Amino acid sequence: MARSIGQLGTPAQGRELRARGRRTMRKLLDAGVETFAKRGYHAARVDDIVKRAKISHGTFYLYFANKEELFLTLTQEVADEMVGLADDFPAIEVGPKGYLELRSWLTRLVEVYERYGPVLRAWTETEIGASEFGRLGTDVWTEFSRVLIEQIRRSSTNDLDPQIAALAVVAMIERFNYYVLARQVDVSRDDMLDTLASVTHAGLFGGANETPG
Amino acid sequence: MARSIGQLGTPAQGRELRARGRRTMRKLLDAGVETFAKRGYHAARVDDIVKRAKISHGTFYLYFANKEELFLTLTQEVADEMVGLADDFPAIEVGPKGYLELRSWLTRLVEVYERYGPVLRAWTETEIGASEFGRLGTDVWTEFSRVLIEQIRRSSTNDLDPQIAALAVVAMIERFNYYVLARQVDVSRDDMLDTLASVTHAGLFGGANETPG
Amino acid sequence: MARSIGQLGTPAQGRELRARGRRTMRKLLDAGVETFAKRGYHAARVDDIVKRAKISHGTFYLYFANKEELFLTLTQEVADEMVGLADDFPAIEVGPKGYLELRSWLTRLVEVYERYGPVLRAWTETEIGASEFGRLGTDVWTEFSRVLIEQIRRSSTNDLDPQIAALAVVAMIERFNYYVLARQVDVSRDDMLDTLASVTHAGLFGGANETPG
Amino acid sequence: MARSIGQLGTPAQGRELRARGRRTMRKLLDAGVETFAKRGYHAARVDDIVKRAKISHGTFYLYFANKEELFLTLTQEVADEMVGLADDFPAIEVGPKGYLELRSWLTRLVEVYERYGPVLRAWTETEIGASEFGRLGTDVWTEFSRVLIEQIRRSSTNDLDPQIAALAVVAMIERFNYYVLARQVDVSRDDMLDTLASVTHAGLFGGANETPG
DNA sequence: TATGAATGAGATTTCATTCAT
DNA sequence: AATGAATGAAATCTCATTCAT
Repeated sequence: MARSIGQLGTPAQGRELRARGRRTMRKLLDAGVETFAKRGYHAARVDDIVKRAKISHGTFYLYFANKEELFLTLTQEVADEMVGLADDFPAIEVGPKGYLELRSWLTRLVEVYERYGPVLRAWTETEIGASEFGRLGTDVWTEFSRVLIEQIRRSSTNDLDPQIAALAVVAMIERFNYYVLARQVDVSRDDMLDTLASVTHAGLFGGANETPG
Repeated sequence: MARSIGQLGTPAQGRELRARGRRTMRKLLDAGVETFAKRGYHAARVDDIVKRAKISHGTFYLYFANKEELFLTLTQEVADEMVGLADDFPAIEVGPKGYLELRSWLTRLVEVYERYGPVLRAWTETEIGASEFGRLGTDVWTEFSRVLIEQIRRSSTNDLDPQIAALAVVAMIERFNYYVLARQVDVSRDDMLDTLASVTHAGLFGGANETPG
Repeated sequence: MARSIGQLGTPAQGRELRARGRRTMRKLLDAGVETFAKRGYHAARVDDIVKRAKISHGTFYLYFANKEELFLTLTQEVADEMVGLADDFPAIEVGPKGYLELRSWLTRLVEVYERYGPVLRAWTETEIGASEFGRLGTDVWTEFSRVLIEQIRRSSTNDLDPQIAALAVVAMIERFNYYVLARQVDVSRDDMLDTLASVTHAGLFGGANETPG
Repeated sequence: MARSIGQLGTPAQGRELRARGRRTMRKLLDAGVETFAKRGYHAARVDDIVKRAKISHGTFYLYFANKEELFLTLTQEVADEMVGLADDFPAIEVGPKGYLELRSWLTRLVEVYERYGPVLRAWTETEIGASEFGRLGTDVWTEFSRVLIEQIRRSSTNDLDPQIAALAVVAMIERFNYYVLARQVDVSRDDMLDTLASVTHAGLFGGANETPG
């Protein structure tokens, strides 16, 4: 496809950005998340993004080579948050203390999901397993699961394959968040957290399904 | 657009189809599923579908007004299967018998997912709650959950909100299937079923995490 | 930059073309030459080409991935003609017979140049030595010179390095044609051929500058 | 556009330039030649030029209204050199003395070409005969040829049309230089000069193909 | 019933030029 | 005198849909 070799606007990943430039970039990233949230990754047009960011069309390409690259940048941001979160995963006890710790960790996860959900979901849209894209996506959840696996191995009373069990739970959390955020189901945030914590605690850590009240 | 659902009104559905026509239509529907699987709904182009079906471009429009209508037709097919499946959901006991019944029901669900997963996933991509589309998608899972809710209400020993619990489980099942089918995780089908059954049984029906062996 | 993988219109190099398709392709190639002639390669827009070919914009991309690919196809055509021509280069004698044979061979060369001059000139515009482009360009003239070198080696009475001498002549022929065709100088075709033949005959093959009349 | 040639009226040419300004301008002109050399006139972007000059984008427009004006400034520089060179063209004798004088004059021409070749070549790219541009280009070579014509008329022993003969030689010189500079052929500078001098001397001035050695 | 070819609206991308500091 | 950022017009390219055979 042989695009011309010298690129005009070196998408600003490389160059040093002044305050104004950083502000513009932030505006574009935020507009990106919002647009992906509203239309999904594929349906989102660069035009939607720049309109939302109140930025001219040409400026977009000063910062990103294309929509995919903006997405990849967002991806890095989530990955960082997620890995940090996974590192903080506590040892879960069977009793009420374990339940509460689990719940409060899940709260943080839901917060990340609330901010970056559209980005996380976008991976689903994409051709699977193929691109840099897919690989990156896997990595986030994999790293995430890795930690869970350790915990389950230590805490769990049942004899499930820890890897599979962790995956199942991550899947549930992700999907459930999706349903709630996508308003396909109407549930308060607290109720969601109670349920997530409870099911996870009971299903994986041998907890006794203690819910508040 | 905006055709009634019952009578989709796709070009070829008003007409009587001869054997050859039916074969062509089947080829297109199958190619549709495969293409959605590979690229996702939005990224799938009519051109991809016809190439895969080894059908000429023009012929496509003899059978479907556009990509969406092909999708809607597939949707009908899944919906039929899913509702049938939901109707067959058994009462789940706490003991090993309950576990086995749950597992064998999940087996059938996984089979449906293996065939129609891409179609089920496609809803996710679409702007949510908006289209005829989204509504239909919701309906399948809602109907599906409705039955689960009943069962949980009857069987569950814990005091979770049955609606939320059902949703969490459906979410897990769907997502887990997705991971496995997308080969983002390498797990045998039997292991997957063991885990799904076990986690669900323990997490929702008070089962004791009995796994075979 | 990471275009989608499945291409819509496989630029028609591969596919079998029916009569109509071949006609359209020919129209595009011809319009290409004319447009390059008028505006030069770089200044030529795809839009100019399709307008001249009276073809819709989209159709262009059914046949060529972009302007460069159309150019490359033309390039193949010239290369074929030029190599054929080089193979026919006669042994040049010192006397009038040699002059006439040289002149008639040059006539054929000028005809090729009249048809494909714009394509030959376009190489000049392009980044030099770098692209597939440049290499291809070199090859045509190189192959061309190779044959001349042989002839000069056999016929020439002087002790010039044959390679350099051949190159100098090819250069002169090419450039002179360019001036004449570009109407930067007003000379009849016959006068041009007389001069080319005469200067070449004298300068390289030891001829006595015999011109008719 | 359409500024008078004598007073180019480029932003910085009306102003008095301090040492720093002159340095910046020189950097831009040099970067211009290099960029035209590398990409050709049309493909060269203002961005390429400023990057090479290590000058900011905005600064360019402090000195030149656009790319064309930078080019026109360069053009003035070459034109001056070339006209001076043409004025110095010596009368060429048939014998060795003529050969040597011709050769040493060609040496100077090649030096100019080495410095400004890209600028000279750029004319070729442009739509011919049309712009202020093209006219200027023609003028350089025309003035140049005019002198040669005089010399050939005086010196030549053959009965070629002097105008055509002169043109042919100019063409050869220009083209040959191009090939060599473009490294499409690998020849030492001395060999190139020997050949150019020899072919020209023999082909046009009745020389006896004397080469050193 | 089927096909290859053509279309054109809309999306993406480039880049000369202007602006604010 | 210089700069980084922004702009928008114009070009490229894609692809759902229609057409003629």
